[in-house]
Amino acid sequence: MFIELDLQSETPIYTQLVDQIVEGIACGALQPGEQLPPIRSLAEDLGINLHTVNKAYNLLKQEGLLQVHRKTGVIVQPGEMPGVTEAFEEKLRRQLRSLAAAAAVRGMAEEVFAQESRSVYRDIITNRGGE
Amino acid sequence: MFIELDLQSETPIYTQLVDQIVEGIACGALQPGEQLPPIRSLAEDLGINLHTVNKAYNLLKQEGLLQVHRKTGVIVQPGEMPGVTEAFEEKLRRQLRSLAAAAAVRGMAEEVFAQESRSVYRDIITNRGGE
Amino acid sequence: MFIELDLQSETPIYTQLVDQIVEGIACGALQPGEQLPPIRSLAEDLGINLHTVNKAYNLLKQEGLLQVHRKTGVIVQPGEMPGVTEAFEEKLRRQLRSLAAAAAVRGMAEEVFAQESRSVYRDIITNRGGE
Amino acid sequence: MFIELDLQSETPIYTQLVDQIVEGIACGALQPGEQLPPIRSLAEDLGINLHTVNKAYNLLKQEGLLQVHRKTGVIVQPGEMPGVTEAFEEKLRRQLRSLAAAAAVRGMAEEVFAQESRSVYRDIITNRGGE
DNA sequence: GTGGTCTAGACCACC
DNA sequence: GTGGTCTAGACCACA
Repeated sequence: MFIELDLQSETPIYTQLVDQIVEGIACGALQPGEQLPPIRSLAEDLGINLHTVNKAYNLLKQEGLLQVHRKTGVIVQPGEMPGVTEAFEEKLRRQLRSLAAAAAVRGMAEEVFAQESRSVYRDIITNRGGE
Repeated sequence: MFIELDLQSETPIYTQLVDQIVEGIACGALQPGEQLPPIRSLAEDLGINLHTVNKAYNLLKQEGLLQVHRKTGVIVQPGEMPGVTEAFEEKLRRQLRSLAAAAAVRGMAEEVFAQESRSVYRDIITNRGGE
Repeated sequence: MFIELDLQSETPIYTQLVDQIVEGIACGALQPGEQLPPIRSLAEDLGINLHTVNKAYNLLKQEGLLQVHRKTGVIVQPGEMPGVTEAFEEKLRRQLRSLAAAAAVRGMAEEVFAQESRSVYRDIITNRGGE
Repeated sequence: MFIELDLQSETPIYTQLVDQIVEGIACGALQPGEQLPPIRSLAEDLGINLHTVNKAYNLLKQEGLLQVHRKTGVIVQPGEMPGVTEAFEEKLRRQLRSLAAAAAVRGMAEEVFAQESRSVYRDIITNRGGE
């Protein structure tokens, strides 16, 4: 598995898990329909609690990025991905707003901030063609 | 005061306070050297506890955005603002990364994401000239 | 626990706590990676409030001497310690200056003052080899 | 007057005043028996409250560094300076201890710390011969 | 069971 | 009147 956790970080482990799985899907490391490790084995691999993995999976299921079946296990949502809903846009903007304000206050120019955003996005996507 | 809190939100109150003050400074609603409301009166105005305001003020103080004086009260850092440190860039990128991944997964194109960032930044700055 | 507080002292309790923990780390009584008592139990042992301990722990965390985990509790920073930054040197010198002036005024010679400093430092370190 | 206050500093103003007067005596800028500015005029010069200056003067009087007369005003203790009492040594050591621990934890060597102390002391004294 | 957050209310140092 | 510190007690998120 490609997941790396920072147990020292102050961001909750389940959040880190969610982020990394989302990134995995975004960059194509996790294909639609692909199987994710069972909760128990992933928890064991990462040396974390079973509930933590479960929480992450459930959050992603609620967001429509994963499907959880009893028998089949957990797979990446095949076919139709959630898409950009209004709720998502609002949430995205609210968080960007906070980051932009912090950047602006420290004197980072609009162009630099936009460029930073673009380059971060590109970093994630860049490997997508490869799989 | 221009601050609006969502007491139901899962983001801590003091974090919301910090964000809004940073935005206030970024957009020029709060000028360098300008006085902020005393801890107690702001707490009362917002219907929250004095310690919550205190925590927010102190966080901003240790980020170099505010100065806290014993008798004088709290003012926006006059003169030299913190600037873009390496630590800040790293933190910014980490958070942008999470947002970019979520956006990419939902099919938001690179150009749209970058444009979104730029427009959010511009929204904040836009009133700055007016003070 | 090896901590002794003077509740009558004019130096804040949390400062005394910080100082004693730093000394504990310096002398090796607290090893890197070692666990510190949970906030609540230390507070109870010392007969002080939990928030006071919390404040001390958080100060040490933001100085990079402690790590605070949600479930695991608090540990001494394992591996790389902060190091002597310029900010630290400046702060050290400012405080030494005040002490040196007071000593000089009372006729304590330069050599005695330097020797005093050295011996205090040595007192702290002296047990370090023993762990 | 040679006194410079940092009103932004988190160390109380009266403490800064005390420190600077002590330094002034240590370096010889203030000679034994020399007259200090009257409370009111010093307060006005520095742009601070009258009580603040008063508090500083009284602390120094208690320590035996100043003499306060109603008519004559305030003068530097002529002749016999306090000397190194046991209480002073203890207080000095306690404060040095805190600094030494902080330095040791950050990897500053004993020799460096002692040298730092000596050089700070020398900085203060260095002008003494000159007056 | 751990730390994180919030509330309520008190006293003190500083100016 | 300002922020700083401390206490007491509560609920929640995390693991």
